[in-house]
Amino acid sequence: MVMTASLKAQDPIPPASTIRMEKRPFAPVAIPTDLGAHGATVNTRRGETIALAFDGNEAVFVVRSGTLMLTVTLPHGLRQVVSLFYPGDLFRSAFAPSDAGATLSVVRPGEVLRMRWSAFSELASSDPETTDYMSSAIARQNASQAIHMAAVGRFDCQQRMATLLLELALRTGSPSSCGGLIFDVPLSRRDMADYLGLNADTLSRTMSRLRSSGLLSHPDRHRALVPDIADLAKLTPAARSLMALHGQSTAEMSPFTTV
Amino acid sequence: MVMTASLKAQDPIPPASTIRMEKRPFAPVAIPTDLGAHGATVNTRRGETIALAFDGNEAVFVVRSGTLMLTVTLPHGLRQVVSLFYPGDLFRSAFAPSDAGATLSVVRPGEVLRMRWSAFSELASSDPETTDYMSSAIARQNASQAIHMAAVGRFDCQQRMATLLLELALRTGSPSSCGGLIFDVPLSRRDMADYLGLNADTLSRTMSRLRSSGLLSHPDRHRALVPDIADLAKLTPAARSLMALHGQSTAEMSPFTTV
DNA sequence: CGGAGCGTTGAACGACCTCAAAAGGTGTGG
DNA sequence: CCACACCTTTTGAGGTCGTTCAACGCTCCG
Repeated sequence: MVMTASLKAQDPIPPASTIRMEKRPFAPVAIPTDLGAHGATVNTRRGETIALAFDGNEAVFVVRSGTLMLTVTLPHGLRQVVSLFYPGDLFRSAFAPSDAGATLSVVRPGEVLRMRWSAFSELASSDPETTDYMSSAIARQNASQAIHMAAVGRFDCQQRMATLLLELALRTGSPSSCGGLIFDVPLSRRDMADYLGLNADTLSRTMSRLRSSGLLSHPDRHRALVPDIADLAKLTPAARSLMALHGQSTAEMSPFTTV
Repeated sequence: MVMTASLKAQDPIPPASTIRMEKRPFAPVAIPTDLGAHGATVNTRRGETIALAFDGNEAVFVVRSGTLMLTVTLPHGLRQVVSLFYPGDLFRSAFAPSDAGATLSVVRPGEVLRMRWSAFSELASSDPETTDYMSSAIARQNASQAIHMAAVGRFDCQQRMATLLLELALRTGSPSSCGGLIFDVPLSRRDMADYLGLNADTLSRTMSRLRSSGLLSHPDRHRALVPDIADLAKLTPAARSLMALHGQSTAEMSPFTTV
């Protein structure tokens, strides 16, 4: 069966309605309860590196709480933080390129579920809930990665910074008592810079500028307070996309919570 | 069951042996033959835009031959080519972020298999071959994306250019009669620039420099000849990783070929 | 012929990087 | 509790690489 017709989409930027289908594609699917029984729960500590292999086997990691970071280090000391994994995210060790100095490490402590890929894929083939969870987690993460790609490839320093802050705020932020959103900034300047493809010095300067313009303040190290999230959103062209992706989820995702 | 111990990996850059497991993680899995019966084969034409939705439903695309391109366009005309899809690659419309002006378009004509996501996922749940194919394709593509991320985030202009050329050479190149590798360069300068997070002018200049240094020549528009691929590889820090990822596959992947 | 689109090239500018120095934080041992 | 070493962060001054803008050539097509 070969069909060439009716394939074209004239609109270079399809309206949102074309993309949103029966179900909202990015509606989070809860981590299946069963998964806990098949994998080991690991308490992660800040800064810790998590081995990608598990007894020499490929592994799967499901973030229950906290945040992980995938880093790649290429020759000449070129380091790139490829992606961040938040609660509900799934990572398979084969997602990391070999021969590229890939490391998975903890930026925010929490609980991670770990199991062999073989065990996970077997479970997925028998349990539709797990299959659904996996598909939707991977889809959401890929979409998120696309935005990140655009930010690193096309945004200027301030836009990238704003994008990261908005991402953190949307994912891990909670309303503060004095209005605004408060959230952890668990990454060091260097990690943030490597995530955004920037120099750490430049990033620090940009951060200072944001702080002095009142968009942001630091109640303490590793935390940030954004008085008005809308002001921050104005600074990044990716605001709408980020909201669409993870606007709704504010709470940590536990295996027993259906969001 | 909670275990905190034996989780750390001391080595920031784990040796290749840690990553390569029972099976080579990136060994290509052939496109299942069954897939052809469940989806429509679409002949794609250069420049054509492929609708992400299929009768209002989410869709899956499997590249049999040719090359596709996923582009994101954010406000202010910021355009980023997020990834390229080569034969054997799989794309699901939910991988594209909504509200981000995502388009899937054809850069190299060929055959694409298209079906509803619902149909595909149903097939995957009953046919292990399809499940395996999907998992491995997604893993390979994620790994590839990680390299791309590092290139855009950290490489200078020449390194990015060399990375793209090497990627194209490894994926679609064939030995030329006069020695060296010959391959299609189906992307326009602007598309290449948007893929690499560069300005088209800058890219053109860099290309000219590579050409005048004899690393590369253009037998005709949209084709490139690299006399010595090793020389090109020396220019990019991602050479080893790219080789590891898709060093072996030179031929187009057909649904009837087991590579 | 005229126009649109793509690719190339040059000159000038500016955003980000590099390098260096100082300030601030954290952890350890006395 | 302090002293010390060590690391991260900040900030400045200067340099660089990529961008911007504009002009020109080429090809395709009406």
